[in-house]
Amino acid sequence: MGQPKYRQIASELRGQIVSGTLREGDRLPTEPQLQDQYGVSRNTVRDATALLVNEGLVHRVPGRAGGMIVRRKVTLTFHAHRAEMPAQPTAETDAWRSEVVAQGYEASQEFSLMIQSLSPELAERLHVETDSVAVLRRCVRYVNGQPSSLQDTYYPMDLAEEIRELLSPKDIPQGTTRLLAERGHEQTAYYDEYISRMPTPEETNLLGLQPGTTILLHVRTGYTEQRPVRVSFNVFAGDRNQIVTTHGDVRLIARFRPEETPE
Amino acid sequence: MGQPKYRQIASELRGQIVSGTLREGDRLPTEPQLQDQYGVSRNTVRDATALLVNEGLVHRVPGRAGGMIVRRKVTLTFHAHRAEMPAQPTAETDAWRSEVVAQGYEASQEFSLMIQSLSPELAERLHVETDSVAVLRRCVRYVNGQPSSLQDTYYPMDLAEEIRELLSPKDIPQGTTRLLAERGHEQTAYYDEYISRMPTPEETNLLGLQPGTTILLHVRTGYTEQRPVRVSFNVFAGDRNQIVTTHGDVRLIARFRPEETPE
DNA sequence: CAGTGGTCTAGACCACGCG
DNA sequence: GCGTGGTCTAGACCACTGG
Repeated sequence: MGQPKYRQIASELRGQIVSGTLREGDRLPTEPQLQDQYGVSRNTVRDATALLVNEGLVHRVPGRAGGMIVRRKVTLTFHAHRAEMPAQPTAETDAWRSEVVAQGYEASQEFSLMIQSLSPELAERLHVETDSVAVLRRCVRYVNGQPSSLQDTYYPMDLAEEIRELLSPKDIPQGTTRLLAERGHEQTAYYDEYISRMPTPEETNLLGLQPGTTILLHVRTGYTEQRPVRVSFNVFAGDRNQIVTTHGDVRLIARFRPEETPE
Repeated sequence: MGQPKYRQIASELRGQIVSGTLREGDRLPTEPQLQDQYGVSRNTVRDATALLVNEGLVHRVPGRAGGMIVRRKVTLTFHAHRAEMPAQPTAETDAWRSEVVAQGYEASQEFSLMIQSLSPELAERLHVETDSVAVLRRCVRYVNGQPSSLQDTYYPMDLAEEIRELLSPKDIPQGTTRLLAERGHEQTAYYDEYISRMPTPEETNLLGLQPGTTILLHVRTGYTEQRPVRVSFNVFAGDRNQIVTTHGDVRLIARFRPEETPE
């Protein structure tokens, strides 16, 4: 017996999913059915299906009409190069909303504002002293009423005192990037990091994540000619988002990817 | 009891890890110790620790000297903007190697070559007919002897017949991007996608992934003035890699991030 | 009510690898 | 050898929810 039973069972079910025998939204056999089918105990069945759950292939739904369901993958594309590029005056949040709408979904978002003292790591990113204070603007973004991603942006306190709008717990119509530019803090360089990891319990709650869902984290540090002025943490639920950027001649790409109209 | 036992136990242990009471490389209590400590059965202990394993916080080591160990996070930074940008003549693989060495690790890679008929999805990306054939060049990249990431690049067959070096199962010294440019196929636009997901079983084997490890996928489609000429799938083990890009004035960033010396 | 998955117990035997 | 985690069994009771 090279493979343990629960892995063999998982492999068979996984095969049925990736080959298309079981499609998105389909129900797997119930746990008692799998026990009979493979002649194993319930715990072994659960070990097998736990693998699929953690791989993000399946989710479990309790209740009479529940079962184990093949997960749907609806992917929302987020264009990091469209939102808030120096040359583009589009408001960041409107950019997100219009992207979602263009892809045929309904968009909404919730703002909140916190004042926090900075961790050493964040202080270094913003090039300010450790334990100094910053404004945290959080935006939770919903697609079709479901939380899909969130954005946490930190601004140094002295900047927020100069630009008081940053202290308002509301959406800033023209977008913060544009607002800063209008007040003489134009961001002329970005440092972008892309990270993949499992969610923290807080993220699991905020984004309503199923087990087996990853996080796609995009950290953008924005610099003016003088200094870093903000750090944004874009936290995407990995099962429903991807990030796209382009380099070079966009019209070339649009010729072969019609959906990428640069407008 | 709002929370089930196994979640409470997991929360306590997680708290000790994130707060620093348990540090990277430390051993958790053994399973029998946790049974005594919390007065629960072994399966409950295993349910609790399975959460931590799936969150990527801990890995299990069998054997007498084993145990449950807090995972180390050594992050290798991969600069997607340095390797193979149109303006930069650096060879792509050398770029990767020098990045790894600059971060104090040992680098090696293994090439292999396959001829494959394209899936509909890939054919669309390369703008060729479905079921047409392509060259797949795979490069598995090792850091300190451990597999860390892999790159699968697909070239349309007609291009490979024009540029025969693409059919050699070896590293191309100057880098394929530069080679193509020298033969009149300079890539002038890139379409970059960033995706986070759980690994496939194949990726788990190829990269030697622990449970709870995510995949950071970077898909780059390269275009010449005429057409798309290649698609690269950069598959990174999420626990040991991040991708960095910059926009705008790089010297600004270097002023505040000394480690980001432009080349 | 009936059937789904969620949690939990108390056992058992095995594979591995350091001492 | 012996203590680690890996796998597996056979039960039990619970929470939820559609019919």
